[in-house]
Amino acid sequence: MKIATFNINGITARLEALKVWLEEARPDVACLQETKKIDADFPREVFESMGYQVELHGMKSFNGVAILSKLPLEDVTRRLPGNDDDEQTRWIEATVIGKRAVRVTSLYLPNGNPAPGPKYDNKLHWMERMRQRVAALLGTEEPLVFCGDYNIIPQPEDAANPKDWLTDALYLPESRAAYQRIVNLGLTEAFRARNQSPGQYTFWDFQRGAWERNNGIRIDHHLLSPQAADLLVDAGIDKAVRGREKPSDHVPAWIELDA
DNA sequence: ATGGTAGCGGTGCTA
Repeated sequence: MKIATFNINGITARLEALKVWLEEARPDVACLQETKKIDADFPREVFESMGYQVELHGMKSFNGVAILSKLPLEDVTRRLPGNDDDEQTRWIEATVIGKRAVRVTSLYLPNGNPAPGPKYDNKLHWMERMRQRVAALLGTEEPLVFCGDYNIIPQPEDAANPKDWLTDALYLPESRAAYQRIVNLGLTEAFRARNQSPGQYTFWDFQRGAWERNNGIRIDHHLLSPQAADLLVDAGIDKAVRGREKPSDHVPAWIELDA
């Protein structure tokens, strides 16, 4: 079971590039972020005609997450618990029925800039809500995959120029500590578990020629429960997607599970 | 020190 995560930065602007990548990468499950569409306006037929079941949690203009799956999806859950006033569409879970059943979450963690400030406070609060949701799901002892745009640079080796990020919400010590608290529940970060070399990124800013200068950061991750980590056979990043026509600022990251 | 780009939507916000 190949499970990819891809922040597409707008389904309308990325429709062609997304179709091309899906046809060549052929993930069984594609978790999308920043779809920027209400569910009624999402072009679900495009993906259904490619053999994908489409589950959505979107809103107008901002945020928006989705799970596309060639395998059956069951028990879809939208919204991250813990704050009924939070209207932002950043979390969707579904159980993928493969050789094994795998609970997959597509998540879009708040950016949090500028820090300090209310947006940063919201990021840290959201991360504590996520920690509690992950803890509850770990009680099921099922294979769990939490993938998406974490807006977290976990370590210095995950940025080309870590000094540029010292005061940024993606890299501040409080942000990385909150991320580590989630990992410390017993999760495995799939890409780093299988690939120790630095300099591998999933995001290059549209500004300042970041792509041309390879000034990237690695902020799109798959966190695996112990039962999912036992099934991990491979992980990778589709870097070449960033160099194509009308790219997103993120590229797909993927894992292969024996499931 | 500053401003640079992209998406959405039709202006300024978000990133």
